[in-house]
Amino acid sequence: MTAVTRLGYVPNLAASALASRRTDVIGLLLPSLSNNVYLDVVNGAFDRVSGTPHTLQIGNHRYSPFEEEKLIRVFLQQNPTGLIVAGGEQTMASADLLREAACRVVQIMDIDIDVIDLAVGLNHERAATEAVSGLHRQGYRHVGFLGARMDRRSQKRMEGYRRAVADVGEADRVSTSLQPSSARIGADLLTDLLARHPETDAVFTNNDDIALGAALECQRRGIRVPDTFGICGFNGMDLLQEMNPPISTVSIDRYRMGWLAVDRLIELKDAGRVAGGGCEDIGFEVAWRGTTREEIAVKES
Amino acid sequence: MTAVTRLGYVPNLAASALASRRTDVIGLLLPSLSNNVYLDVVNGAFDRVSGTPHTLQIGNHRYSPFEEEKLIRVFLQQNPTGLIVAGGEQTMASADLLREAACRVVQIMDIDIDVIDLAVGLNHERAATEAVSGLHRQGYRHVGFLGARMDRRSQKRMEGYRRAVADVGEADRVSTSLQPSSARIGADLLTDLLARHPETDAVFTNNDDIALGAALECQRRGIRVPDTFGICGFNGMDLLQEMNPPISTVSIDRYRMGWLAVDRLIELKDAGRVAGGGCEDIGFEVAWRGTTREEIAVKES
DNA sequence: TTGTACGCGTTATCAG
DNA sequence: CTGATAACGCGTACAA
Repeated sequence: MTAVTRLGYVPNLAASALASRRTDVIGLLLPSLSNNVYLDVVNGAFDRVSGTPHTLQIGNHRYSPFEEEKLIRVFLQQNPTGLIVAGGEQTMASADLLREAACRVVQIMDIDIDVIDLAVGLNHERAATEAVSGLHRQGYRHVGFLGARMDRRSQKRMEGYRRAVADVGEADRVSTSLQPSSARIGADLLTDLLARHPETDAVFTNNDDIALGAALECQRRGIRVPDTFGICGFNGMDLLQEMNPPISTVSIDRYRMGWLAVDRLIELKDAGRVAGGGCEDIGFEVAWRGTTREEIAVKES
Repeated sequence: MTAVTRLGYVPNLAASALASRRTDVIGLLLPSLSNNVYLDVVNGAFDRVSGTPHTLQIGNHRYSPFEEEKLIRVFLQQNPTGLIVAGGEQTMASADLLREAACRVVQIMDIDIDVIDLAVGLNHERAATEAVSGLHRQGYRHVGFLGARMDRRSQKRMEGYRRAVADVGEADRVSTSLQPSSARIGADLLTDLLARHPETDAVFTNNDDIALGAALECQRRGIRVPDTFGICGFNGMDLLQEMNPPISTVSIDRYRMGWLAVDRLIELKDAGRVAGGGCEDIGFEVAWRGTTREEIAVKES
């Protein structure tokens, strides 16, 4: 060891990988990098990995199941220590690949899925139901849903919304778009919803960008928030707290999710899989703020 | 080749790396991942890399020169195809390492630096001067500067601001913080500046988050923007366009910067270095919007 | 416990 | 230009 430090010896990772047939790479496959939602996950993952011998390798499949499958193949070829993927797999082939994989697999974001090995996330449908029920309790009668992109998890949030409005015997009022979410789209969706359902007195959105856009549109139209109209977003972006008024949202600890995903992987890398081995619920917190009537925090995990 | 496809042969990267003493890895060393500024760079880089045999490996040194140097060492050990680093190197050792490196090196963000090999970015000082001069032309007399984090490039923007106010014989009014930038800090900085310099009638900020926070603080204080107070940010975050009113900013094509950095690397990977070989100026565009008096776009590249 | 030799799957070199 | 063969640097199994 003294010689090691004296000569400045550093092991050759390639040789090590060749001989041992494994690498210290941890793959992190994400549907998007434009979205700051995944940015927090990446940050948590990076922070957990730093100081360990492991390396994080990021893949971006842009919400394409086909691209995702291709990336899984590429990553698996490297014999990584583990793979972190977002949610329930889109193609059968992807699921098969991950099931047969020689490494640990962590599914993040969603836990209401077929867990392949490990999972870290939350139940999106329940979170949505909880938020919408909160709006009802605050006296909003005709709650609508605004959603962009409408990927799998967004659809679950919509289901949660649907269940909540059905519970109080209300009809659902929905405006969605397949475009990527943005404040601009949020404003457009609100405009569309109000045109079709003028009686709407609150919206739950699948996403904070959309909520932000809706709040700004209300500002332009002179709609009084929260008195005559309520808004609740989803994700807990920091910025929402700074707006006038601060925007209510379902807050998710995505940094911790990324951190935990890597942590589980490293801790259990040699442990061997067990069916339904680990499914970590990171929970959520509905942060009632200025765009809704009450300010009672509802915590659940 | 028919056999390759028939048997599903895939080359072993580790063996290839061991024998050839090189890898297809491109390292991307960034000061931060929390900041959406670098997210756009990452996106551009990923998009350029996808479809090539190359792999992107991200490093995050959190604005720490020491961490950066350590990361450069780690990345260089892998014999990467190239390294992309943000700006002028902080430590002498980092600069030496990169100068002696066996691979191509691209410095991004800033071009007003000692270029080691290749550079893709813009002149931050000039961009700031341009923006502040614009505020003067629009009739604002006492322009202040708001800045958070105050890393090297932020300081250059402040220099650009200082030069512009000096040009019109004005005193500089500055409020800065070393904390990471956020809308919250932006509001605090504006509060501080107005307390010390109540005559201030416009601000240029080192960052869009800060501009956003300043605009929201003006909203809360009932300060009339843009009539009695002007605001111009820096970076060109999409969100700024959606605010009421839309916030003026210096728009930077960071996606293209990331894309180009990887592109230069791939195109020139076998070309051998030439002194001052390539320095690509991606320019900037001052987007005058609703928080300033005129709406004349000033383009420069 | 310590030491040694072989194998990992390529690349690169050198005869032919 | 083709074809054989020696590195490449580390794991690992086996012998001492």
